[in-house]
Amino acid sequence: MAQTFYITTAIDYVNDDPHIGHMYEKVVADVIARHRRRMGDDVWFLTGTDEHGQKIERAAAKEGILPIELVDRVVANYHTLLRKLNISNDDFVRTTEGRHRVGVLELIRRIQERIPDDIYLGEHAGWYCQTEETFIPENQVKDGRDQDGHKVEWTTEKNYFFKLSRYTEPLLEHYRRNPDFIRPRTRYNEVVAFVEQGLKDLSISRTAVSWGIPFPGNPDHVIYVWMDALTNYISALGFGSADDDARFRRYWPCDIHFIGKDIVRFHSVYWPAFLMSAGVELPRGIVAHGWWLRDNQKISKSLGNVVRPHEVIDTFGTDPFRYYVVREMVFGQDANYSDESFIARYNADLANDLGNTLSRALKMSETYFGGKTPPVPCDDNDLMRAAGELAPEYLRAMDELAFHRAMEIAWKLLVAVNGYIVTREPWKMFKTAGADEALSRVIWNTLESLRIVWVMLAPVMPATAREALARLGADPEAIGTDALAWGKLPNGVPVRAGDPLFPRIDAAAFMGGTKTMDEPRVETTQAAPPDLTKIGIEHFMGVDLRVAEVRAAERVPKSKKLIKLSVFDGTGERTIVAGIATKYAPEELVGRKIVIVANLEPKALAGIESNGMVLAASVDGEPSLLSVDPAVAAGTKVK
RNA sequence: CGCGGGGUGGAGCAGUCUGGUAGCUCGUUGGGCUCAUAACCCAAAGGUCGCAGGUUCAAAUCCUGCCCCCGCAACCA
Repeated sequence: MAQTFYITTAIDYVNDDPHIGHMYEKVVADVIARHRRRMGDDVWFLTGTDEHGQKIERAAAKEGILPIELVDRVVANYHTLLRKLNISNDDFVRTTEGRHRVGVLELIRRIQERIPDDIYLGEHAGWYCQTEETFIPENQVKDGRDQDGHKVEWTTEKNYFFKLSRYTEPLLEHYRRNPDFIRPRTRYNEVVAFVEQGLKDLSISRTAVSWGIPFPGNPDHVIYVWMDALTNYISALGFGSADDDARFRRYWPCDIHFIGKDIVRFHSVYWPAFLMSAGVELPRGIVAHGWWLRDNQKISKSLGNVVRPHEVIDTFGTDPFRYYVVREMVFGQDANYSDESFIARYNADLANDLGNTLSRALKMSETYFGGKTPPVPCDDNDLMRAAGELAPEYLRAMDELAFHRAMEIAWKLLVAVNGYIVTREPWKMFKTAGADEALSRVIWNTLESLRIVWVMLAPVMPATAREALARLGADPEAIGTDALAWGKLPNGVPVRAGDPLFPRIDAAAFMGGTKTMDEPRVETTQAAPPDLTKIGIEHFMGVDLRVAEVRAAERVPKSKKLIKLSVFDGTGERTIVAGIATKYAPEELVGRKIVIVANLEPKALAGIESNGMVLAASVDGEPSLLSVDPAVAAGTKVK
């Protein structure tokens, strides 16, 4: 019986449309799934969406629609994306589905049954914001207000807790016994270090949220996000279902939870602890990938550098995109996306090497052998030896999830083919001796090597691989690992040159044409929004602007941007903390006359009370202090 | 001592776990070829592998210390 292989992606939170990071995760999981399938495994590939929680509840309220209406809409985008990327998932789970609810409740029931005090009602204390209806993390609260200036109150709330503290040792023991439980190694080390500090119990319910699964036996509570979301991996298999949990029994434990490096902790600490408590087997492995960056910056909405490669996919196709992300990102590390690097890869790897080599080989078959594969095969040549050496290397790389290396290996064979063609000069052979047996061997070797290259690429570029194999006269379905063996290409069957698989991209034209979509990263320079509400002069007069002289300045330790200033405002010295360290050194500030807002509420910054603020222009995010004629006395009013 | 990632020919990156002639792509220079998508092939130039110690017969790789860059966190009143 076939070995089972269960792989999951993280489920995406549906408060926003997918970006390149989401796409990457799906593509790589898909590559793994397709590869395992062709190795003969009984694969189950799950992805899905996380749809509960306050953010969605609020976003829906804002639009005046029900939460479920909102998530239905965004989920539709995810389905479109999966189709567009040619993802071969076997199932798609939504946390709003009945089967998921059943699974979550069953997990809690088993915990309560096995170890009753693992879940207990306790008190959660923290800063609560009435306006936002949520607890605000300690570090976001300053002077009784949150970051948006809303009042917060120290509140205690009854919450259900999970006795995570009890699992510190069992988890460490599990990590020690299974060094491959978390990959890559750096993530493993990180988790172990975290757990070694000791674990605190985990709050697993909320009363302020209603969009979620009601806590069993206490409908005032809703099950908190992570306990809800993580359970998707088993609920989707029918865990807890009275009539059908066959799939759970067949595929669990999971072989790979494929996730981003930012949620490693939840998957490698909380999730296994829940399962231990419930007496469910632990997943076999957690694999964390890196992030896609844009020009070395994290992709974020506020930076305006979100890469949504729909344009790229629509213009150049799904498979080139899949190849790009798989080839460009060293597995586990962060990688940079740019249109330039996409085009460079596309032209160099896909157009020049992969596509062009296929074209030249097929064209020669057409011309020399009447559009058919040559009549005579060959089982003793350099290409055969190269393929024989590279195939096991390729499989090892795939097995180690080193996809960039697997692609490199496929390209080695491709480069060997190009070299082989030039060395043999089949066009000369044809001129001097015609389509004889020697020429037949040369062309057949060429085609056969390309067939093997395409078998290697099949998990990454499934659609194009089918096409290429068909053109070569090979069986498009024969992409199993046995198809990596030499000698499978039949003789005398039709080939088809066709149009180029990957037409070259005119980089200059493309970049020129898309310049605008590449631009909007400059928004750190704030031109005043034109529709800013006009204010009366009395509002402005309420601001006490004064000239002040800097008497002392020093950097605030541990901060990147803060400088602590002691300024003389005409009547006395006051402390102002200003975020100008990226541009100014403390020494150059002393003695300088600046403009300050003198009647601002005090505010603690990095633990130092700041009384007022300094005025500066913001140029590309860098401050530029307002200068004042040195002759003007400190304390002079500015208006 | 908050957490983490990185510093390898002009550019972008592998290689570091499991020490043993430093590799790939792009670019540059010279040559070849004309089957092919102005693609392909060969050759050359170009590297103190951040710095300093240490271990070793041998260090990009292991150990110690330091410098610099980038994320996160904190933070721009």
